[in-house]
Amino acid sequence: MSQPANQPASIPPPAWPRLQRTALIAKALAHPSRLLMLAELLRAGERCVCELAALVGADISTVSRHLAVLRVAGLVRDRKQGQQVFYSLRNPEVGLLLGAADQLLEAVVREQQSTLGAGSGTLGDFSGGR
Amino acid sequence: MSQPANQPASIPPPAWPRLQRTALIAKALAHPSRLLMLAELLRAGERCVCELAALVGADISTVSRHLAVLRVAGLVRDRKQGQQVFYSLRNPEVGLLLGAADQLLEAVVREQQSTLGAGSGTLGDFSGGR
DNA sequence: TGCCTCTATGCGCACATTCGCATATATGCT
DNA sequence: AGCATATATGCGAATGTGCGCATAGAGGCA
Repeated sequence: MSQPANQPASIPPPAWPRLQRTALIAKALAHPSRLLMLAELLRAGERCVCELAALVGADISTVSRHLAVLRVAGLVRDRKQGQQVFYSLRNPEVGLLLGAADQLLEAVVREQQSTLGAGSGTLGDFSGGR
Repeated sequence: MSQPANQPASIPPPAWPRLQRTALIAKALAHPSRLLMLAELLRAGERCVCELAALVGADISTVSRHLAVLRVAGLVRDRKQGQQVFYSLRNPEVGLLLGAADQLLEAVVREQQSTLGAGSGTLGDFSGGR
């Protein structure tokens, strides 16, 4: 990553910054704990950091950082009240995206079951987690 | 990351493997080049590796790896014909997901403009890339 | 067979992410 | 003020990601 091809050297597509921005959102979603927290916020509307920490079972500092990632991506808002900070979804489209992802996951799993045996790369069953 | 809290030590949410799987999909989307390729596949239906490489302007080996990421996540399918390998979207839900992501991006940007000046963490303008 | 093209993979380097601990900062309570 | 609670941040270690070069393997063609 010395310098070239981060932004393609040739034929820069007109919408590169937009792609970067979308990738940032995707990155924010790219962690199980963050997905879980988003789902909880979608369900409950508002949660303080310590509640979310208990939910995902990680250290508070870790959860605080996860929330910062979501905030920078523009997915959540934070509201300070007393000593606590309450996080909530910044807008409803987050729910739509999560729904679409879930729908895709469903479709992928369905398709993988029907293509069983011919498997050549889409990963197998996913029972034993790391 | 010795062992704990990857899967939360306490209260493992019932759907942890599903969250991992969803995160895998999000990770696949979390790179501008991969998003660009997906958009192209959505538009064109099918592209060989060398065409996609030209599109994103990166080394073929890099693009090949990007495509492997998309394949493992279950987003694309590959079809070999002669020397070339043609990639295409694995199912239509991928298009829906991309649409939802775009919609969310739109909403986030809109909201950030309306909250301008009160800015305290959602990143500013986004002109200078990394 | 030999040569060329297309794609995938081994490798190493640079950089990013994630984690928990220790610590700073803010707020509340007495 | 002094102490407890709630979040955020500095730090270092372990791990993951992205990249291109070099190379391997598969297929077409003379």
